[in-house]
Amino acid sequence: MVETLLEAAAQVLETRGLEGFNTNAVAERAGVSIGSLYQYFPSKDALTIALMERENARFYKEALASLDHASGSAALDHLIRVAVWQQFARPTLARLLDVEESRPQLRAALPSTGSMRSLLLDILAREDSPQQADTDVAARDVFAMIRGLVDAAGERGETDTAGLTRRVCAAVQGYLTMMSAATPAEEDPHPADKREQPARKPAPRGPKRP
Amino acid sequence: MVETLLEAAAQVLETRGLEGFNTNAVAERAGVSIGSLYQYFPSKDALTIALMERENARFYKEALASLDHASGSAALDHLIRVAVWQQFARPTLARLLDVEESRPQLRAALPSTGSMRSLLLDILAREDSPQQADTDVAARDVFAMIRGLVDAAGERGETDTAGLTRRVCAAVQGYLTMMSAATPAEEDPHPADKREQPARKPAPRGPKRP
Amino acid sequence: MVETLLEAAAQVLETRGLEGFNTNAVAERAGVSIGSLYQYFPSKDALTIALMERENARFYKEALASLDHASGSAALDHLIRVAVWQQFARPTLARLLDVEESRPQLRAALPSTGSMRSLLLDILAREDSPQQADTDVAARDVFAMIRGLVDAAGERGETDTAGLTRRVCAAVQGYLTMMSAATPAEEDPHPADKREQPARKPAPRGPKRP
Amino acid sequence: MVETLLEAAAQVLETRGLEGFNTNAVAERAGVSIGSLYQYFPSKDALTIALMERENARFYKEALASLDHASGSAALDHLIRVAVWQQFARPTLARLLDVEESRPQLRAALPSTGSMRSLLLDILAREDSPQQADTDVAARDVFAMIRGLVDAAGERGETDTAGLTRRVCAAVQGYLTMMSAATPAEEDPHPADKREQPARKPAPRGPKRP
DNA sequence: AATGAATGAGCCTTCATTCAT
DNA sequence: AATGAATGAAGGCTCATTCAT
Repeated sequence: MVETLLEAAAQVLETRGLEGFNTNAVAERAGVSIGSLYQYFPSKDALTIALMERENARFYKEALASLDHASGSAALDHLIRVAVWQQFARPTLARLLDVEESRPQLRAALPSTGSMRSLLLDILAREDSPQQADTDVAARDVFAMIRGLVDAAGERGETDTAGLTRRVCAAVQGYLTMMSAATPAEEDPHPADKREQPARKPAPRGPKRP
Repeated sequence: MVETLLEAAAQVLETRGLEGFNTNAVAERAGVSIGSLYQYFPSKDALTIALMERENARFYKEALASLDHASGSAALDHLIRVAVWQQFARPTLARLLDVEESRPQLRAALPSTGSMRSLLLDILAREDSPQQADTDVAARDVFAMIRGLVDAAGERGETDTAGLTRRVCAAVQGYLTMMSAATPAEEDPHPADKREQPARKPAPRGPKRP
Repeated sequence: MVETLLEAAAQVLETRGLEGFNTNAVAERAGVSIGSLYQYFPSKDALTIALMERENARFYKEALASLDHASGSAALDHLIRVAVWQQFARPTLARLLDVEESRPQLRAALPSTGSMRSLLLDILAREDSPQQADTDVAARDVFAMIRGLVDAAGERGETDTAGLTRRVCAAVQGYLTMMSAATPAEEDPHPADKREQPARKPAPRGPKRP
Repeated sequence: MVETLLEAAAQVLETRGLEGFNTNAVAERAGVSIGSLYQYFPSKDALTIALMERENARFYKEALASLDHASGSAALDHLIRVAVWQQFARPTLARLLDVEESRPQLRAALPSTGSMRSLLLDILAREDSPQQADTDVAARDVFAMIRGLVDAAGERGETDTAGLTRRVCAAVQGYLTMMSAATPAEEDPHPADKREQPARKPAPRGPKRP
């Protein structure tokens, strides 16, 4: 029943959007009474949160496997592929849940563990990944980029998963490379020159450390 | 009065979020009656759209100057700086307007010209920018990345504008470089070996160290 | 100015109906400010009443001439012709004003003199008209019939004035004849037989007194 | 509940008139919440239409029996009696519904079948009814006369049903007779001289005494 | 457990009327 | 006198939530 309701909620969100997402519609779509819905979820927010968790778990399960890769880049690659795939499986749903997720009330109730970011942190911390000055920030940024790119793609109805995956990989690796190149000099007393370069001539060679 | 109402709308959006954004609240915050609001905006949507246009115009005015730069990278740099600055001026507002913008009804009424994307297209088409296979897609992607990164930063209350600007630049340039390298290298004097792979087969090697 | 406003009110009523009949629309149509409207009419009702009086006066002026006819039937004929003509000049307006007229607040403020009914009373009281048991009731009934017939015609967009006039005359004369035939026997102890006739065979001969 | 709401709507219409007829008032009068009203009627118009249909059905049920009469005049008599009785049962309600019925939006949603006019058409088409040149027009006219007479009676608070019925019968029969006489007398054994005139030149002579 | 009728706060919008300029 | 911006009561309608059955 819980599953029925969650799937109904997902479908309502997909077909009627945020505006049409109300408990009556969900119950109707699920083919149960509104009373039953409230027997399983104490409030609309609880339902929304449960849906987010379901989608997140679905993703996390696949994404966990990325840790099995030996190399950091392969792991990252895997993670991106899963993220894109997941967002593409139900693009509208993913995007709308992202929007809902920004509501303070929901954020508060949402577990911050088991998320993509924790995996990212793990991968970025590996020795063979482009070293970042602040892994935490990098993880957040990478996550934000992926989400931004894939949501935008979903929003305009893109269907070429392979192409999108390639672009997202490019973005992530580009970012990590550039940041890696820029940051070794954290305590560098003359950051001026280093900072400029990437901007002027987008450092095709940066990624590697000599 | 129009300005008063728009500012009130902005503040309501910032302080009460999308849920608390209703015409009564806006009128109250503006210190005018609800009737007055409707004398200047025929509907709530019209008010929202006007607010979007105001924010966009504010940004566009600054962003236009980016075209004055001789080099593509400097122009891009400028554009990013403006985008970050704009989103940082009122992070919550910018983010919530982005969300609203995805509502079909609003999109339809929104002018597609004068947007950041048109500027991006212009800049990316320059000879000295990393050549892209599909400038249109690149413009969209860059836009999506910037939005994703800056919204996320705003969402978690980041305040270090300089740092964020640096990271966004890194992401954008990284993306463009990677994508440029991936296409049958048009002007790159050193298309090298490694640049090719990441594109076709998302970079198992790129970021790694030898 | 008063005239301008009244005509504007009439036109708004005609083009937008009862629902679209509001003071702002009237002022706009008149090309004056809403403030000016309220300088000449203390309230919307006052405006409506003034419009009714204008339309009624317009009609009454023409209808008065009917009293000049020597014979009652000619007078009645004239009156009907004027009534039909008047209602046909602006069918929608006439009908909507009739509707408004039924509002108690308006009725109270409306002068009952100078109306069609007073003329009717006058005519029906003549010796050569079919004698009615209760002239007052007859006048009301005739008025009600005319209004009912002409409003219905106006409502469905009839344009054949001549035909309608003929039918209204038939109705009025038929009614008066029948009532006249039925009523001489007001104190008749056996009204049974008399009452039946008209019903069974609509008394073509009743009208006249032998 | 539907019945409760319809009755409440009827009472609000009767006691507060068209102006006071709003959904909140209806719900309050029915002793239910506004939400309940909207659970049974999707809109105010739907409620109004349902009320019209209820009143019409109430009338139609009784009126149908008029077709059982052998003679056309008896049938017509019956129909008129029912119409008068119905309008008298709730004069204000009947009149206000008539007014509402003229709103295009309601007309469109109202079934045109099962109405008084269809019965009238049936009766007027009978052989023993006064033959009409255009039965359709006659039916409309008769309907309009009845409505006009009875509404006016209701409006001024008349209570003498019997008297009103008699007068309405007189009007209808008078009309039909006159109109029948006016057309190239189809079956009238005594088309006579006088019958012709009234139609062509509205009856200067008919009602008069020699 | 399931149902779904009932609730009512709250939202968007209209429009008659006022009043400072 | 004329203007029209400002007012705010009121109306139609939605939807999260409750509760008796």
